[in-house]
Amino acid sequence: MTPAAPRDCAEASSTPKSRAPVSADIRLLGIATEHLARLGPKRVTVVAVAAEAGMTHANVYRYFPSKDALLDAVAGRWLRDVETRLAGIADAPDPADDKIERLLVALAALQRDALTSEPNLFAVHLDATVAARPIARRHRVRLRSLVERVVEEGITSGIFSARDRERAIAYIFDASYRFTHPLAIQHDADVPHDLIEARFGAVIHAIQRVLRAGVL
Amino acid sequence: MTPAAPRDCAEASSTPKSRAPVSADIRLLGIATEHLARLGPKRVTVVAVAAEAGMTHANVYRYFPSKDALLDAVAGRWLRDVETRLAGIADAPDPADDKIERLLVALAALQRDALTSEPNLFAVHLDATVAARPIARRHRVRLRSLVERVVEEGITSGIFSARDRERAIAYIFDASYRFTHPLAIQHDADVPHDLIEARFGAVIHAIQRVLRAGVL
DNA sequence: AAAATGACAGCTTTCGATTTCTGTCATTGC
DNA sequence: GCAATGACAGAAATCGAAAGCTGTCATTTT
Repeated sequence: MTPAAPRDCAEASSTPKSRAPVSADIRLLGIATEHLARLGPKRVTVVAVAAEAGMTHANVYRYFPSKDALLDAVAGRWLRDVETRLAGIADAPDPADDKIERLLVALAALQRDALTSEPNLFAVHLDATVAARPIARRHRVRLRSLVERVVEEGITSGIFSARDRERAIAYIFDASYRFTHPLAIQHDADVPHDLIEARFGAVIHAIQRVLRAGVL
Repeated sequence: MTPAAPRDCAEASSTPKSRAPVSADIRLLGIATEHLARLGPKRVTVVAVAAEAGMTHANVYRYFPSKDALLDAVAGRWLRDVETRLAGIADAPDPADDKIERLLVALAALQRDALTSEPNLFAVHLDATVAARPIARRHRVRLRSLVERVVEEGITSGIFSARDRERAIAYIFDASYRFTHPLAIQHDADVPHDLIEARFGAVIHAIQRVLRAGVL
């Protein structure tokens, strides 16, 4: 069962260029994504991923420096997708306070969705976050710059009146930590959504008030 | 080394009543506390605790229904101590907004101290919290009532003007989660204290403003 | 009757041996 | 010269057997 011969597979033949225009690293990423979803990070093996890609496991190391780097790359692709969606919110022509709300709500919702629909992917994300691995640090930096943009815009448009932008940004992340940090999201995975949303709503409302009042 | 014969021990002889006025359950609790600190929850054994108390392990089950219950009782004693210190703050004749600040700061500090000086005790506390075991739920209830008292007092004294008390209390816990929840405290165990305190200060300041403004 | 015990079943941990996996490298094929 | 490989060392997972621990209970002790 689960034959190891991918030769006659519909999407890729044994010769790399024949039908699939995807480069080897992207193909490996796709296979690793599927293995991760099915087996979890612990049971994913470089050997099996390589075999499904029709190559020796040694060759995988030409594209990814380690198994962890491969799994982080899988998570990284999802994180990029999350950031893209959030950027859509941050770039919309809405008032800054609305955008902060939508940004935080979306960040929480996307992660909750991942936790339920792709628990293994979420586990890698969580692990990378807790261990502060590069993939997570870079995600944080980009998240921060999204929030920064909105805060900046809020200040110049007069909606927000924070004195210290850095302080304001840190405050936004700290105050919303309860509902946006992967650790917290996993912790109340089985708390009813509407209960969470009600409480998150109160916190967001408070954040907006504080930013408008410029108490930082 | 570490002889297993507690007979000639200075604090307790083989006959329970001779010199030590502590009841058997308290003595077990003390021994378990020391074992936990030294070995960690995983390596504590009911057999060893019983042996040091001069009884058979089966007899321990007369006083504690399970090993986990014994360890939770050890953590529970510490939690009670924390609550007592916090009650001292809540009962002081200070303005309610000051008391909220001192309460939250003390809650964070006591846990950070425990994390460094009694990591195994903290581990049990954290585990009980994440698993929502009775010991942690009861602690949460008592913490909540402390905060409730202060909020109540703030409202009647006119310092706070929250409409919905329940909502205000939930908000306080949610907004301070980043700095008071054991999960978060463990997560940034190695972040410099002064950095944490600066950011916590901003969050507390915001909480006070929100409570005074009565935005909830 | 209350306190404690020995003996026991079942589960978990430990340990050592074996297999599998990760990561490296010299070499081959194109 | 780039892509890929086979072979290898060291680390880690796996497995089965042995040991230890948890929790229960009938019985003994006081």
